[in-house]
Amino acid sequence: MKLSLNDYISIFIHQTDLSLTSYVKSQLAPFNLAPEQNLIMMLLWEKDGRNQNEISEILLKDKTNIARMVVNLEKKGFIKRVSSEKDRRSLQLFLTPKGKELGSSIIPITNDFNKLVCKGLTEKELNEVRRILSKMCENVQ
Amino acid sequence: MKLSLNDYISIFIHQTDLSLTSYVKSQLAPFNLAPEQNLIMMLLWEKDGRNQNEISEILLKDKTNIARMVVNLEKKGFIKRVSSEKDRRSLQLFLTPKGKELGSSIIPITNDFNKLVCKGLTEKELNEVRRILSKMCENVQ
DNA sequence: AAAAAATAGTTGCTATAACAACTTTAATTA
DNA sequence: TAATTAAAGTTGTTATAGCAACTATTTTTT
Repeated sequence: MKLSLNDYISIFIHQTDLSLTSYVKSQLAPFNLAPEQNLIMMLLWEKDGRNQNEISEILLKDKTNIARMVVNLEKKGFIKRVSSEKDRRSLQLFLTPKGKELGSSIIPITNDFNKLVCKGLTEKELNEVRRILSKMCENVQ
Repeated sequence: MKLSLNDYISIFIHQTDLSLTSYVKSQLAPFNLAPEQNLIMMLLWEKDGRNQNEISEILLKDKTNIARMVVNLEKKGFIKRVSSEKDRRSLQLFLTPKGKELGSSIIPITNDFNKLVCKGLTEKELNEVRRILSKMCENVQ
């Protein structure tokens, strides 16, 4: 039996991800910040001085991507990369004043975004969707 | 109140998408076919002779992406692009013998993949997750 | 029929994502 | 201690994703 595209749950999830990402991208664009760059900034607003490797482990992303994203964040003037004294291989990431200031604008936006996404959904439904998506991830581990 | 990264449902959905896509990518790699290229092939296995614009409308993707993907599919020898006689602006996509043959290998793999993703989940849960994700998409329209 | 608007596709740009191969430095082992 | 192994980051390549601006056609207006 041949399935049509919409029968594939992974395609449905992918489309959902694209919709949500596209929206958050438009919200962040005025601040010259891309969605994944924002995730790195969020980790630094929480605690700065982390190195690239820590970032890549937390975000479950390849270190090459993180390296390129932090280069861009540095070009934009939001962070500075400083060679660690303890381990000369590693680069610590520090917020610039501009980067610190950005947080006060962005954090409310991301919170509002999350509220909007969850609008009309109950806690129970949100837990349910997390549980089911987790199960799907486990299935392909 | 500051949320931690995992509290953002969109980030959770994004990670799920990456996990699933990564798995299907590894399954398709031996056939020299990438996941999104496969979606185009699936549409052509269903009915070939479609033009690029039809593909981009069905897949809800930018026409530039489709153009580049079909160029790659043509380079790989799976399809041929033929200028339409009715409308000289448009390119119709036709399967090559190699492209037709590929379908018999790939379609079972994608069906198995969908079964694996859904393993241990009930019809009710799958409908529920689709309903909730649809609601989230609506929220950001 | 001529002018304007719409459509199909392309090129250039930026961003995300992961893999392989590489350099430099640190930690481990022999 | 010297040799090996591991770790942190970088560079190159391929694929996906969307925006702006462009060419070449076709359709619609005037």
